[in-house]
Amino acid sequence: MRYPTDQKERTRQRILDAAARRFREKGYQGAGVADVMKAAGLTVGGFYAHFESKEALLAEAVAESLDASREGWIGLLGDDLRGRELIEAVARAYLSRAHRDLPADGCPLPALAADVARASEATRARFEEGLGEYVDELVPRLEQAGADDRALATVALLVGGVLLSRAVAGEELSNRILRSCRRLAVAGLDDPSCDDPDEASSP
Amino acid sequence: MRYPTDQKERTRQRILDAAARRFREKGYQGAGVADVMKAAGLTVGGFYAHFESKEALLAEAVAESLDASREGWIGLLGDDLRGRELIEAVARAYLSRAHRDLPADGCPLPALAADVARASEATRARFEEGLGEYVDELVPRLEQAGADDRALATVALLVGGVLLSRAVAGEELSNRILRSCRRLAVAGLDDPSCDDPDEASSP
DNA sequence: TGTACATCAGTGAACGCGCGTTCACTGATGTAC
DNA sequence: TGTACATCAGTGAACGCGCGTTCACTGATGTAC
Repeated sequence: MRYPTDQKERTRQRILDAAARRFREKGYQGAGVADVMKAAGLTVGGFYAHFESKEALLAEAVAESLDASREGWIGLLGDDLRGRELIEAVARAYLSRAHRDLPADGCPLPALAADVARASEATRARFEEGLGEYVDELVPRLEQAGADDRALATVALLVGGVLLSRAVAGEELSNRILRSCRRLAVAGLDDPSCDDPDEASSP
Repeated sequence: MRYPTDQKERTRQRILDAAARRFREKGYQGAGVADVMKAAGLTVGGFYAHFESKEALLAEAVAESLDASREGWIGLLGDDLRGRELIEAVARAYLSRAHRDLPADGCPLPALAADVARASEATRARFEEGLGEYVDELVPRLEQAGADDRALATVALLVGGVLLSRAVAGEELSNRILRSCRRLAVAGLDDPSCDDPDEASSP
């Protein structure tokens, strides 16, 4: 190796962090490769020594910030919350005004999932991996039957809630969206009759 | 007026329809003005006689397709469904594989809400208006306390569910996302103990 | 220890291209007389 | 009824610009002897 520490790897990480921020803030197509490299303190030409293409950067940046987001709420919430209390705490943090107002620091899903949906199979596969790790962190802590599905649907609700709260113009409606999603997130929990899995139908 | 029928208005509508499709399919930044005009059977130069800017087109196209989406499910479901049955039917139609697989024909929210969130105040205000009309159609049919909030949260869940189901690579996980969201959509309904509004907390 | 060489992360100019927007023009239509 | 004119929806070329990507080069680093 040329450098005593793995210098190149650290540079790659800097590009990744810059990209994750810029993409969440301005959208995948709204932030150019030159933008990202400049934000990382580099010039554009060096980019292709680290990533195969701009789309490959998207895939890695989304995975990167999903990881960060996951570790963020684990650190924030500690390890002892379970079941309904966990969902309540996650929903409160995720569906917060702070998260809504700072897309660049937040979860990549509300900001970038639509771009991922239009990207290549490889990019979507990378995303699926990251989402899986995210959900796997929630599932064992839910302590209920059908925790897998509940976790997936909860993530969808949180993502949709932040997405809509960002898209409307009025603060009042935006806050109402966040609040109403927080309520739905815990609907039917802690109540045996509602937990009953046969309440759900359709293929 | 120059034309016997309102020819210009019909041309505008053609541009709007073409834009709504292209934007949902390729994203706001993925579809160019020239693309849209060509899809409408016109040349690019005429665009600015109908719209002030590309962003104004986005606002109108989103509103337009929200309207179409709303009228679509009203037509599909009829007027007699109420409460839990209504939500079940809407969720089944919205969180379907057909909807997931045909973004160009579907609801603009999963495809374009993130772009709207980054757009100007005027665009977001236009979007809020359209979303309001959408929700107002649901609310009186829910027939329960707190219907407003339940409707908003349900829309967020449906949008998030379709968004995620489109972003993952695997068909299996994608189907599971749709199914799990269908279940959460009706969680806590039709059960007095769960309907109780004081179950929800936090500001 | 000192010198010549190989490596390669990063530079910066350049590539072709498509973008949103502008504008002089065309030609079909309706109006005035 | 016929002719001259005004209107204006739509055309198509052009504008400057920034995009993703390529590539010949630089210069700091580590290696060989």
